[in-house]
Amino acid sequence: MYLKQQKALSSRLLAVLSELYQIAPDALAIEQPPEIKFGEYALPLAFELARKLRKAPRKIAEEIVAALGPVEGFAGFEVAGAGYINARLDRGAAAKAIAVDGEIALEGAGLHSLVEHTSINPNKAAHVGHLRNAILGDTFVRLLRAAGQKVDVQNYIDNTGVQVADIVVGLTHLEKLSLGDVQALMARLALEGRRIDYYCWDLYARVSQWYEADEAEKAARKKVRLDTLHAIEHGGNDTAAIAELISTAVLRRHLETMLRLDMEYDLLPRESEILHLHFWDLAFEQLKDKGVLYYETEGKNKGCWVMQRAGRTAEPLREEEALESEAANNGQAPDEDAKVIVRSNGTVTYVGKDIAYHLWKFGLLGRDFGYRRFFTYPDHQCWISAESGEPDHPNFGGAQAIYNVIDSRQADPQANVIQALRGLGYTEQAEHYTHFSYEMVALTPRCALDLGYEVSEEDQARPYIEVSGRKGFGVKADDLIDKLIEATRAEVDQRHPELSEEERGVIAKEIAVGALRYFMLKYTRNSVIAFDFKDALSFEGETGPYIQYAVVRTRSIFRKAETTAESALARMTDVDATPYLTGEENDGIWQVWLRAAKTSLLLDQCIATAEPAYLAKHAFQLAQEFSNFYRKHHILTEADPARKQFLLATAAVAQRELIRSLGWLGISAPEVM
RNA sequence: GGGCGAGUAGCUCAAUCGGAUAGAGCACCGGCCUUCUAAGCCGGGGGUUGUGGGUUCGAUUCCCGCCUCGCCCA
Repeated sequence: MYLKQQKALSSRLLAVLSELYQIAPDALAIEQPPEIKFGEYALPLAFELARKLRKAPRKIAEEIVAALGPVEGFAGFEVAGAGYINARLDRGAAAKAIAVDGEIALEGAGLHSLVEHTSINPNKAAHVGHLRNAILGDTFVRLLRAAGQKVDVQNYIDNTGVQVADIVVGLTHLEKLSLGDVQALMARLALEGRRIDYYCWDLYARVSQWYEADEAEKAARKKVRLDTLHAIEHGGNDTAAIAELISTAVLRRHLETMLRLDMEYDLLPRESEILHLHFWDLAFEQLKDKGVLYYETEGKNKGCWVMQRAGRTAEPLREEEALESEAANNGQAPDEDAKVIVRSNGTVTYVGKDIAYHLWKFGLLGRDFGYRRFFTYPDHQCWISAESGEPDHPNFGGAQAIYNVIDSRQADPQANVIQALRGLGYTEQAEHYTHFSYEMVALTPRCALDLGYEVSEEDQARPYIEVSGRKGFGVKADDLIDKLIEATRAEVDQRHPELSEEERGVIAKEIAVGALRYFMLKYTRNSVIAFDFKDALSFEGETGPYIQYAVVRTRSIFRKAETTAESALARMTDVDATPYLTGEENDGIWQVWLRAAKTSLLLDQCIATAEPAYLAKHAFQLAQEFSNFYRKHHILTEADPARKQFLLATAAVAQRELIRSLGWLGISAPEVM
């Protein structure tokens, strides 16, 4: 409703501007007033026009208001302050519309997009940083789907990289295991109910130390690492077989961990196939043909295929810049800042392989993966890349828009890939390539000490300490989830001894997931999360459980009223809500309706800015306004039957929008809690 | 050395394209459970938005300098 009325207002205003001043701006700024007494929409446009028209803003605002006339759904317009135009909705009519209208209807419906998230190196357990990535990605997928887009969810697996090589070195050189021994080890771990990813967590930390431990052996050990990496990349040997075995087992564990938080994937593209299916060769041809890559014959990058770095535009430099640059470069000197794509020894860098992979994502490579079934969810299938796959598989790749959920440290390589696409002439694709960047999750020094890690004095003085898989320093995802469930379970046991063991377990899990997902979503993306158990295990205030609790309250009302939210909304057609919504004394109730009406607007904003935190905030604010309303207006004891109907509808609309918003955040609302 | 991000209440964070009295949560203090679930509600204190300039009707927001922290590249 809110978005629809905003558009109606906008188009009426454009007509008025054209009529009065013969101007046609591209877009009008429509704001939400800071206080309800200013109405529902605020228009600062008179300020902008003041200079152009050489008139006082207030005068312009008055002229516009006079020319507006009645607009359907609006109660009126007024000039406020130095020249704001405030628009007021007809509250009664709005409430009726909100009751029947779920809205949405956003641009971009039908678009085929691809979201890549999680992408954990399959060599150790997932930690809190990975959780932030996956929760952000999964939530964004839900948002895009809510807006009507067709979304493929991909989890890229670097199964032939240096991190997997490190684990293989650990198994073969520290543990001195053969391929057969590794198989036996995995069987034993499974039998003992131990998690392979946890085993690797410790082993990875040990290997990282082992490389550095002995100064005399350092070079030899680094060579072991490199040889192992090459053997894995090459494939067809025991080393590669061990890597395949262990990385696949760890990958399965990651999928299980993420499934605990209701996250599913459609496809797991792996680096091994990108290598073995020679994606790079095709990309290399395109890049050479279009002159994106050139062979450097001078300087430190001599013998490499390099690419001009993003930010260095091909546009001509301004004269003084050109002169300066020429002087500095002494005429013909090579671009030392260029990004190396193929090293002088012929190996391809990570960015090179990534360019090839992204050409595939947009359907521009001219080659496809094979696909095999890998992991079965209750209601759908997750596929994995393969050299030769099963004949019948869904189509992947060829997306119109892509989103890569990758932390902000990868901004530079991501920019290079976009630059390459642009250089190849794929401008449209480059425009629809979003590096969905986010900051890391770090631990507070307090948290690190609590976990028993040694923390230097220097680190203790910092606000946060970066998580490091290499040092085995961090909070494992499953440990955190276990801890959360334990805490919610204790609370549910105490509050609902009448429920069965199983019921209490389900509720505890729902609350734990709600707490964790909300915790990761309430921060905007470029804010570092300094993780602390105290905050993450909190169920009060701005948390998931607070919002879930508001829904539980509405459920309880409808149970006792022996009706449903749906029927309460359906009956709104017979209720004249105007008397219950008009006047300052009813602003609180109107706030609930108004906030509820904004869900689609928030969905739109979240997608446009790739920022799920706004929706998290919206759900919290709606829950707050409902809680306020709940305390103030006792529904079940309301004597006036018409007013009671209206109050029930208020609870119903709050419930509908809370459940919807929570659903997009990947959070369910229990029946009781 | 170059690039990116950040600096807002005691703490953790918001603040839409530059907009009306800079808002939440936590913590602290004081109230509210014989009425729909107190994982809640109400009230209170708490701010030179790192710093110095500039742009203008108006700056947490934009521009320039400086300081501090983090990350990336070399």
